[in-house]
Amino acid sequence: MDYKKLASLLFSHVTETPEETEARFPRRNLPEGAKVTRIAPSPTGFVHFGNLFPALVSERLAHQSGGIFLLRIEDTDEKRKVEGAVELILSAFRHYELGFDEGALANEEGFGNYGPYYQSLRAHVYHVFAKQLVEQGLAYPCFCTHEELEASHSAQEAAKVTPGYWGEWATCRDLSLEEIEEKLASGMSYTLRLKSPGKPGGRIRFTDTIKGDLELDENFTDAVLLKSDGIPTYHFAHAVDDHLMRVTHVVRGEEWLSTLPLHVQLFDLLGFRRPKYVHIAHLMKRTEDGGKRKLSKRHDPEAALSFYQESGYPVEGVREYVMSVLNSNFEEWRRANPALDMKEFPFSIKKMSASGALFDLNKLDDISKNILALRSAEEMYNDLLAWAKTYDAEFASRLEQDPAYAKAYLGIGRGGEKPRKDFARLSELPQAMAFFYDDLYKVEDELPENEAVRADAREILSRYSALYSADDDRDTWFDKIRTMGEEMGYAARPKDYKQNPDAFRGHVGDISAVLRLAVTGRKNSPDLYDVMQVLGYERVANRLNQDLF
RNA sequence: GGCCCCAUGGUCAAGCGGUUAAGACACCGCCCUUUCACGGCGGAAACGGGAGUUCGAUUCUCCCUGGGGUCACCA
Repeated sequence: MDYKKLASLLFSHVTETPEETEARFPRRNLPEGAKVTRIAPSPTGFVHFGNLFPALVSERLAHQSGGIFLLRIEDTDEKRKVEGAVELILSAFRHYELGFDEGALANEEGFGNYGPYYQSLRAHVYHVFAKQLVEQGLAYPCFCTHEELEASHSAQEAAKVTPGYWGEWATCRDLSLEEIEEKLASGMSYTLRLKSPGKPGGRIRFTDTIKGDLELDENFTDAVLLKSDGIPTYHFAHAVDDHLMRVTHVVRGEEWLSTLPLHVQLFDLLGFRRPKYVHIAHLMKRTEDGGKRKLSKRHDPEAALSFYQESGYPVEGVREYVMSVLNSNFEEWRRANPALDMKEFPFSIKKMSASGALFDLNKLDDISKNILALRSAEEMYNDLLAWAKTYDAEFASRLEQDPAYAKAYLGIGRGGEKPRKDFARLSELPQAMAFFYDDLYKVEDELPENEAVRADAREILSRYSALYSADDDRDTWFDKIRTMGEEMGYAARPKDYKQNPDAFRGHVGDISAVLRLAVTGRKNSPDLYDVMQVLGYERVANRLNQDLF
């Protein structure tokens, strides 16, 4: 077989040599030890929460070492392409502060010297190397139809042999040049397959950065390199792109472990130096029956990255949660360095777990609560407003209508040694703060169980409303409540009541409970004095004077 | 099913041949407290099973079991 002739037959349009192509993607001039990483999503219109893991690992690895973090769009599958998907990807990564040094932009080839960063725009590059493989007798056209492939696949299953295009099943492998010319002339479409030098039973050794030493079956199937439309499969594109873009560390999910033998083989056959692989374990989700599975786009709302933005989880909360799963010593570091930027944390591949973690919403909530608790009222207002503008326009307009008022109630319990930690996500705020607005205020809880208190509720309100004054400081404010309670037969201290319940109708806490219910409509609230201060005299007086109980 | 990965409390996990087997989240109790939240103290809770190596295995090896992944002209 004259491979040269076959190659020029198949790739007459390719004028560049591999050497020339290599020259267009020169070795990067980076400091010693600098890592080049990439994140390579498919524009499917859905950004998975799990994408954050390899992304954060890649970003940290690159930027911690003075290297390059790039974005490449793997849009080689026409069927899965979705309009606007790249914008979605871009905005998601921007939101989570994963800044790219080069890569794709929406509707553009991208920025940087190793583009284009859309695989669909790189066909000519892949063809250079495809042609080279054909010339070397390492790739050949395959004219098999889907039906034929399916048939041989089921035959293989019936015969219990490894499925795939290999051995006697690789019917196009040894086509003569004449046969190929004939088929081409008749207009048959074809894929370009690798002529794998691997043998069944062969083994390869490999070291993964996380998993360690692996011994895997050698690839011996003739995988498709170029689809019939001339666009490469993931495998071929991965080898060519990651080599040409001079990527040093390929960070991806462990589902790629099974195709690693093919990838390694491609790098070797193409004469490329193998990158380091970092296969990270999947984030799992507990199932109803107690098992585990991958977080699923179909079944789990939290699988979508957009879920966290909609919920109003703080960006740092999500980032820190992901980091704490990635490097378990992160939490310890964070406690020791509460004020440092997360980027100061010495992230380490070695600390990454080889096993898949179960998604833990509790943990995320805890981390988020701690972060939101440290926000100032001003910061909280800004965050909340930004969130509400896209997810709760009604609330946003309330915030904008009276920013000072909003900041006042957002400031309750903030600052100081023990800030309140009651919110994990911003989406909890509109509901929690509703009672600060008269039109949203309503009594939604019940009076205390205590019969005497229920009977006295009306009187408590009317007596207190006569005593209430705008300029009471915290102590006089509470003195009034306590004294009033005592006059009505309520213990000044809950302890006194507990020790001798028969001597009192209730205790000062019960008085507060009634007032709290009238003022906030709820049985639980932040500090009542603070709340009343923020609400202001008029609102409070109105609520106290309602005909409530 | 073949191949591969994984395996310490409910969850995330320290540990890397000898430990009373850390810590965090969640849970429970007590304290603080006019409610809630916070905070403090305490509690329950783990090395999947079996061989082997060794004076000694959570730690090393093998087998089993269990969980997960993958077997496309999808990535």
